[in-house]
Amino acid sequence: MANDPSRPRPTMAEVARAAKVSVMTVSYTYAQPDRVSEPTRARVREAAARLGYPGPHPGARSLRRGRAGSLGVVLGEHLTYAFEDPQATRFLAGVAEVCAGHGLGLTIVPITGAPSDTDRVAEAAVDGFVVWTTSDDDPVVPAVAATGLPAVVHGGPHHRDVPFVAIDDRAAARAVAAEALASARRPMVLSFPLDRARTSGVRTGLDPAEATFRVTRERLRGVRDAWEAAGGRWQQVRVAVCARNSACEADSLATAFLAGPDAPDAVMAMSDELALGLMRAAGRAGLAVPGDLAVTGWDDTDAAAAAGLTTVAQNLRAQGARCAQLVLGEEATDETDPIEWRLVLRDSTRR
Amino acid sequence: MANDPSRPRPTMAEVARAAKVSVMTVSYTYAQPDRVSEPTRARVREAAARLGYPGPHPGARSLRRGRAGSLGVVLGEHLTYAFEDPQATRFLAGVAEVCAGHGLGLTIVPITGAPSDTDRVAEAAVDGFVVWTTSDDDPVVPAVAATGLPAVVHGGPHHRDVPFVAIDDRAAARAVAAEALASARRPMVLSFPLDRARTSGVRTGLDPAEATFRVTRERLRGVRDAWEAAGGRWQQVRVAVCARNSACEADSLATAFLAGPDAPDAVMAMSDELALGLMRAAGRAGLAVPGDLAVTGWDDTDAAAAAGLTTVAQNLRAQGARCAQLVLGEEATDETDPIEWRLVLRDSTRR
DNA sequence: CCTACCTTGTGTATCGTTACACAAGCTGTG
DNA sequence: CACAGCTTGTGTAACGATACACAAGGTAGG
Repeated sequence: MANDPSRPRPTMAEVARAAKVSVMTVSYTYAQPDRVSEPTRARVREAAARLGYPGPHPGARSLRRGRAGSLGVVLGEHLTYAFEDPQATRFLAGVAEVCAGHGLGLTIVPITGAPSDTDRVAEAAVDGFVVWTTSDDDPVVPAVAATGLPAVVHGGPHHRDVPFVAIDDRAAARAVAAEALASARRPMVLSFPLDRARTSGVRTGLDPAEATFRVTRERLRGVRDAWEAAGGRWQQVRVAVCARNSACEADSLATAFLAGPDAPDAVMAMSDELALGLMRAAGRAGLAVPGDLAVTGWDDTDAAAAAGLTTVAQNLRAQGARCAQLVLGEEATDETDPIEWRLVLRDSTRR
Repeated sequence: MANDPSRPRPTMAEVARAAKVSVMTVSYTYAQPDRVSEPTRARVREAAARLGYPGPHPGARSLRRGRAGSLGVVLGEHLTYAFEDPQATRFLAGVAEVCAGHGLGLTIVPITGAPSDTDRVAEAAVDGFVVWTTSDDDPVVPAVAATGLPAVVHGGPHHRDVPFVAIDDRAAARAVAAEALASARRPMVLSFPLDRARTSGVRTGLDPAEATFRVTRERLRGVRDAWEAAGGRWQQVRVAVCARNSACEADSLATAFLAGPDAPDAVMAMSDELALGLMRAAGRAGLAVPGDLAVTGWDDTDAAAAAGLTTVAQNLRAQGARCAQLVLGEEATDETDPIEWRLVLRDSTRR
């Protein structure tokens, strides 16, 4: 496509022959230029240019050297959604930053939900893995562990052989829920999916333990803690589950339950995106926030700040960077701890 | 980290010895299981499990097979920003979709702006490249062409050896600018950066040819076409250049020029993100849209629809998919042409 | 003038796999 | 029963590069 496809890629041996030097001299010209005298180096470069030699074959080099030159990122989601979830992209930006610092590429391992996903993990030419939040029963986590390469899981699940990075979601949920539910009588949670099936809908009396996504589970537990501490019964808390982390989906789900006879007066959303979708629906339904409806989000995005949303601040980008550093065996350089969180009080809730 | 790091990765030969079969039998067990009888296959799998053999070494396999198993994406930006630019992520989602369909990984080539970036391209273990919009003088494009691998450039620049995918930005800009500028007296463009230096600021009498980003250049030309067709002089059109495609930056830049003595009464923004940032600033300044200020965007995102923004609709995701298909030599499967565009009229402009 | 040392170029073995050709055993058929 | 044809297992030779050890020549110091 780019060049004449009929002519195969030249090899180092051909360049060596053309430059009348040994193969090793060509190799050194690329890998350790100082090892080669100026005139010889020039002759090699000239021959390489003449033959259209693009430099050492990356596959051969990495086989011989024993390093792949890339960090693998496994997204527990279909590849496509990874780039559409704003939380995932913030996290990836952090991973990317560290990779760039090491001159490494970033290989996104394509996950489709098919059984062959575990093969993809085994086949990935990488030096280590970062796993983005997935469900406890996702087979890619054992597959990652089985490669024997350094790995880190972010968000969940725990695996005995793989280090883990996440904030204390339960404690944070408890704190933010206390704000949302302060004077609530009809509380509700706007939740991430419970499991990989990603069934959406409104549930009552849901046992948090049902959720196989650790993040979802812990946050539900945190809400339960807060509600029960305020003297409520968990049975009273409805959980509206979104299949995806998108404002759009929260909007349509909320449009339905806000119109119902038993509309909530407080909603704790698991992300700012979901919260903002809900607020859009509330606006259309003529409900005032926080007057008719207290709302909280999660992540403290720019949009949340603009909308005056009470939320949990966490730095996903720093968490991504930390994961990559752990995989690469690099010392942490941040002054702030990436797994800290902080409650941000704004106008969408009010005591 | 994941396993005992002291014990090196077992090889196929060791598994073969343990299972008392030849190396080839082990290889076939993984690559073509049907080629091996059931009992033998079981013996091999058992030996592999016992030794902790994670399957064929990806590097060795790809060297031998001549395929890397991954598609390279080159982002003309520092890696970190790629995931923060909503346009880039939409595009990437399209590329990712096609990769997943082929069982390929997606390798993001880290670009930092340093001269060594071209080495990264040469060293990437990939089967082809997709280049996301960059400037005409970016050395990564020649570097990609030099690899001899199939490649496609999206958005710009043109390179003689590399196929090119983009919409007719000039024509689209002409169309949308005609709406924005219909009854304008103090027109303005809210622009992407002109070149890789990404200098921000307000310019007058800017020659579009100065812009080395093709997308920026063509859209400026389209605006000039429209304004001159309406009898104006290009000198009258101010160009506010943002360093990044973010609402936040548009907001702060707009806050300054909307407060000036010569505030614009029509602004054509090069993305919905920029337009929405501007509208936020306009709202704070007490300006009515379109009463005091006509605004147009670009891309037709959900947020633009929600905000009633006149915009140019294009499908970046489909364009990403098409790029990947071209690189992989796959026939296009979409019924709609990914490089079509459409003017979407909403309330932010009015004749 | 001889030895030690640095610079620079050269073979050879090897990284871990798979393509290919071949051989042995078994089945079925005319 | 001979022979074709399928199944299943086995060696050998690459794929394209680099680590390592070594050799030849130059130079500097005693």
